[in-house]
Amino acid sequence: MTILPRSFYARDTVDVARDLLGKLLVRRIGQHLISGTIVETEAYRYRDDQASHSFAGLTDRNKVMFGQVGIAYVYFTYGMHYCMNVVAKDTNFEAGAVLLRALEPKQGIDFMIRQRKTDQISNLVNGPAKLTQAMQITKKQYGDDLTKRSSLFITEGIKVQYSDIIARSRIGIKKATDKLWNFSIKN
DNA sequence: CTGTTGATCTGCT
DNA sequence: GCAGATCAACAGT
Repeated sequence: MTILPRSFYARDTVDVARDLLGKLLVRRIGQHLISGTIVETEAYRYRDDQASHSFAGLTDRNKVMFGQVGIAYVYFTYGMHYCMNVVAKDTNFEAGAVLLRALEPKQGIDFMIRQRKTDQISNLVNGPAKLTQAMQITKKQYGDDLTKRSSLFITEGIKVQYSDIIARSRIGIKKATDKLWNFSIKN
């Protein structure tokens, strides 16, 4: 499977979020290969987006959002959860990232079950903190290059028709709820 | 330094 | 439907 090139992420954050649907998130841990199809994403931009971590400017936590595209931005929240983003923006923006919210399990399902301590497939990776737990993604993956075939990367996947994509308001935020930047694949 | 809030999930009611 | 887990950023003292 072909890895998505850097240029894929060097476009408008909102377009990248929509185009990531159907792509395959791949994690390699030793002998294990774990992967899942991306079925829900959210775009977080910059000064035009009050809900974005980068809205208030550069900090130690969000600094990779201001750097090279195609890089993993992992952050810790609510005292116990990690969430994973991919840095993506066009040249008009200094910062931006796409939050990976949900997958459809593909390979390494037994590994996910062990990580998540549940055997319900439907409950394995259907949330942003669930997929990081299932794939053992933590701050160690902060700054990882997703365009290299290493321990964490994203490849081509299935083709998704525009008519199968739903755009909603983003989940769990109180600001900028007018922006329909949550994207998911219709069932 | 202190208090509050948050791009969440789970388990209990 | 709600409490609890409990860290990082930020605003306020």
